[in-house]
Amino acid sequence: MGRPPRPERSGSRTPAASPSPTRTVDKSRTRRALLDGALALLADRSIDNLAIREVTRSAGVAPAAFYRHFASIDDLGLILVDEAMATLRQLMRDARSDVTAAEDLIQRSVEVLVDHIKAHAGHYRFIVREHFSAVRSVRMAIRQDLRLFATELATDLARQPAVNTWPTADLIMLAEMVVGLMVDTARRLLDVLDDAPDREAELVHDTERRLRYLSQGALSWRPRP
Amino acid sequence: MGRPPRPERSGSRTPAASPSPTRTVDKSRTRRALLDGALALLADRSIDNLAIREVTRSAGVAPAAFYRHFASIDDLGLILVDEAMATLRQLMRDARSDVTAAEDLIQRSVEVLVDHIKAHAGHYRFIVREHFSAVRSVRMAIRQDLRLFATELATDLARQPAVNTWPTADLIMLAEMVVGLMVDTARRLLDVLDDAPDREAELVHDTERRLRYLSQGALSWRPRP
DNA sequence: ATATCGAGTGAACACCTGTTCACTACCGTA
DNA sequence: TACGGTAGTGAACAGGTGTTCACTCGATAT
Repeated sequence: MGRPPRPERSGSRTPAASPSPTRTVDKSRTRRALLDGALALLADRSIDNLAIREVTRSAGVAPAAFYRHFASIDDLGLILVDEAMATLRQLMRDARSDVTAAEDLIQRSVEVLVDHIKAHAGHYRFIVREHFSAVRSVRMAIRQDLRLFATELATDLARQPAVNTWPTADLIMLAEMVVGLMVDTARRLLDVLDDAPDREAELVHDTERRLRYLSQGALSWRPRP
Repeated sequence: MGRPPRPERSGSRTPAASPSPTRTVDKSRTRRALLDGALALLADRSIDNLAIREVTRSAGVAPAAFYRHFASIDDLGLILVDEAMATLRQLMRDARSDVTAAEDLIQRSVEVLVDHIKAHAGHYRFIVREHFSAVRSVRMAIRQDLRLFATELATDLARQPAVNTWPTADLIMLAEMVVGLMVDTARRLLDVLDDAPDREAELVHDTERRLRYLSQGALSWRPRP
């Protein structure tokens, strides 16, 4: 998604290239403040209504400073997509080491997902809302990354005995339906959280049932129709 | 959803109540222009970035005229939700009389859905995008109406032999998953239409397969877990 | 010690916004 | 034919917006 080639701490080499270590640290500090401020504002605003001045105000810098870091709001949005997607991949890494050992695989999966959504509500809210964004570039980026995410999930699914003989296309279809369920769960959970928190358990239960339905559906599915 | 009690042509009675027939016709004409203009603008804007002045400009009236018809953009948005949902229910009426007679029920269902989305792209785009709207009242209205729609669909599903012994909760779960598939299909189709029209057939095929998966999943699902 | 670089500043620009106000002009009624 | 109600007007208000500009001023490199 065109993430810039993070300078960071690139060893003691490159003497003439990067300006200096502490200088770039300072720079990345306001950059971070801008990104965090933007994400905070996006909790109840959509990105095509996010004003540059709001973001700089929320980060405590002058409006013009924005342009030292991003070319436009869309540009900043693409970075947020990258970061939110990194969070999603983090979820899958957590799940891999955790879920396979669990007794009830589905129940544990949903539990991990719900905990992750709660712990990174900002990122999930952003993905869920801008999934249908009016800002084309952001919408496209999220869609592409979610597709990629689904193919990664497909390779994980392939380890399950019920489906390990399926052709790739069928695996991906199932994985995409599972990703759709994840996104839908995030959407519903985020609404329940700040609206009717007592319904959380109900939502968790329903999500488990849906995931079970998708999972057991594999038993009566004959690939390659 | 609190639709106002349309005066329209209420017969020759109510002499002192409504102002007059042609007067209200004129009024509803600009009202319609405002709604249509708003919907057109919402093709590439989200509703929390829709300006009253844009709407009135697009409808060819002065800004202040807006307030003769709506209290706010949110208010107008709720009317649009009602109208878009009426379109969705129209889809289901079309499908009922058409699909049951078809040879391949699933293929025909998807065909009807796709045709309907194409014919009412504005409404579907609106529902799909504002489904996750940053405008709370609109988001809630769409969600509630979609839930209602799913329960209606559930009563239709109940006629299918594979599921007609299921408890209501299971039927509703399946119906909600089908509605989710419909919304997702609308989202993907609308993007494909103005982005890579040659991929439409591929999308249709994939949607059919997903619907088949959900449908055949019923065979290995044991209700009341 | 001095020169250079660049992140951040604050003012200024022209523009767009929501909302209010007194007003006009017309239609239906009496 | 005169009257009352009201949809639509256009101007005005106080804001908020994106973007550019010359500038500061501290840290880095020589």
